[in-house]
Amino acid sequence: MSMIELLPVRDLAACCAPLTRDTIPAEQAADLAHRLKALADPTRLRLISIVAASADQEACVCDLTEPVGLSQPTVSHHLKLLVDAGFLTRSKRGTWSYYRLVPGSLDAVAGLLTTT
Amino acid sequence: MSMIELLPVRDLAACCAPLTRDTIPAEQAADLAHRLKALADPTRLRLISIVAASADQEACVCDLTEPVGLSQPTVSHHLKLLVDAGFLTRSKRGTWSYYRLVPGSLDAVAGLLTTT
DNA sequence: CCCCTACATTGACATTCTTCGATGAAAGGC
DNA sequence: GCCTTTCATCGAAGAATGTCAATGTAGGGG
Repeated sequence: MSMIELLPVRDLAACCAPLTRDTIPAEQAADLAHRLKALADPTRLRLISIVAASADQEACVCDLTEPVGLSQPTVSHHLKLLVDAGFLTRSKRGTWSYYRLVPGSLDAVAGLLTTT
Repeated sequence: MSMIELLPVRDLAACCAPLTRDTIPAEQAADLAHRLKALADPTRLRLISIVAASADQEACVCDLTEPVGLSQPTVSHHLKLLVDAGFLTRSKRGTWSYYRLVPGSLDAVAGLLTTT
């Protein structure tokens, strides 16, 4: 009976006040930290960047391994983390898996960090 | 001859194009990942939040240990990480160390993540 | 001069993360 | 039906991280 534990539904639009406006509750800090942790890796930042800058705004794994210079399992692992954190989506067509940036997902994080 | 290796001087105002505009260079990805890693912890997010929301925009270690519920060495450790990453400054007055948010440091990161 | 307070540093431990090779799974061509 | 391609998952090794107790340091107060 092992099922994936889904996170509670939350607003994509950053839900709350910016980090510096008021003391952030522990639960909200954990949620933001989880998303930031998914971004806090040079390889994953480059993967997001390559996917977003691709011609059709999407890329398959085979397009990504060579630019980042890592093995295919490692790239798949990073992509899974980004999907789980809500930054990428995966759509399988044939034998290929195409990854695409979730619109607004990065802006939601940015909005929480902005102080002005 | 052990000196602290300073990072090369860079614009506080986020230096470059947003992450999704063009493929980010490896070196820039490493730099952004380093700053994001400093933020990607619930305790450190709360420390920043508490410091920024404090009356005088500053707080000493003794003000911070109780709210986050961790030991004093652990809090000092997190604060050091945030100072090294450029998000906080430390100023010692008497026996107290006062931490203060670096203006614009969070916005610089937010600017790199914003897609619009 | 001694002690207390506030904080940093050290050393240690458990946990998590990054990476790879090896293997499994699914789709398509022969 | 078999083989190839594409990708995900597994298992393991090494590095990095978060945490604390213990110790070091520096500034005041008696």
